[in-house]
Amino acid sequence: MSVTSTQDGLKFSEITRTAAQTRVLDAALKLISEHGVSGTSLQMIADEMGVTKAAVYRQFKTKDEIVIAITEREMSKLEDVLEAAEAEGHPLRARAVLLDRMVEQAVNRRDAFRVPMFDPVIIRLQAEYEPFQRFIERLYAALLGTEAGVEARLHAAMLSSAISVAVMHPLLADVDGETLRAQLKQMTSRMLGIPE
Amino acid sequence: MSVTSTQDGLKFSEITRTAAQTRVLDAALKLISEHGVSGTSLQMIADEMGVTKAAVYRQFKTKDEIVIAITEREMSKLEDVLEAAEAEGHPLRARAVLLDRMVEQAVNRRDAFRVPMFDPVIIRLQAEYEPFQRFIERLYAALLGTEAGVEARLHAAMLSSAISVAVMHPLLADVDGETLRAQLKQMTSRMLGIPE
DNA sequence: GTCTATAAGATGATAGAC
DNA sequence: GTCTATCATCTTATAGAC
Repeated sequence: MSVTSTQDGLKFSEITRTAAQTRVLDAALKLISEHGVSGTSLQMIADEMGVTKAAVYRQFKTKDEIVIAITEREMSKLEDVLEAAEAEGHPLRARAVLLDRMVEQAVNRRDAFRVPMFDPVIIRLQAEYEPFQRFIERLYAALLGTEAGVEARLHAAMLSSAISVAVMHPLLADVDGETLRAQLKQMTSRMLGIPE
Repeated sequence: MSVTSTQDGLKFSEITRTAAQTRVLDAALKLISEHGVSGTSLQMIADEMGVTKAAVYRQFKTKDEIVIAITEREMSKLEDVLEAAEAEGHPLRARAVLLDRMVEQAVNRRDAFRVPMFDPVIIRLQAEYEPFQRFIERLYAALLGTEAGVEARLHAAMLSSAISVAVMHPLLADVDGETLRAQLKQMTSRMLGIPE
């Protein structure tokens, strides 16, 4: 996995994509959320778009670039959420806002939200690619609130993952978004001992 | 993914494997936990074992059979846990025991435990292959306790996934097993309102 | 149980025409 | 921006010798 970017130093939300590139990313994300990165070939992406592989390679030089671009786009959405939270000033308020908005994101984008969290290829990428590392550290910091011990880290780990997974869980497949949103917010608050 | 088994009607724990087959499954599970099913080739498995691909194909006719066998073996370990829980008789006691033992399993096998839960290939397999379907339904039933509403299902979904993910979470990478075990048990109890 | 050798197809990626 | 055609390499899988 080659790890270079042409857009270093930018906020993820400042990265611009052409309409053609966006179409590639949409098709790729859909397939990757179903089959994972390794289980998704360029042929599959091209077929999903109704074009040939060569047309896809016009927009992105390598498969890696597509995976990086998808991760950037997903993180960009979380970046907005994170900045809204950090703007709260007080760490505990910030954490509450962050969790609240993460629930919104997860429920609104049930299929795609968990992709960057659980795919082994993207996990590797996040560990190797500096901008992703920096972003995740920021996210963890906000998720930890004011605490620092093992318990706080367990809370943060369980919450961030439970939200991502719950929205896709077979047991909850038939639950509508509104109900899921309300229940998830209640549970996250309860886990942290925040009054409901 | 062809979905046939030669060992139908057996409990997972009654399936027997030769020593050579076990070596294949060990190598495959290790690689799959790092790279996912699609990201793991038979060449990688053979290299990990220090033999050639042909030697691997002696033990299992297809890659699918290896993936099925790994899933059977993982479920077999959860099956023991599930049976211990079901033997409790009272559904609420059963759920408490199940969660307790799931935490044990997850902590003892931090790398492998989440494999069957999150790999897209295995998720598909579980939906298509009847013995897996039946087992998962049994597991969910025990996880739900006596309740039936959305809230109970959210609890079950969040708990089962949060346990699996937490043990592998980067925020908890440096936490030792003993501490992790204690913290996880406390959290699962708290989420369900079980007195600690 | 292991090997070498090989087949048939898929994969990521490129060249060059329209 | 799309296509056809091509490439080297990797993939799953098999045949047959030791």
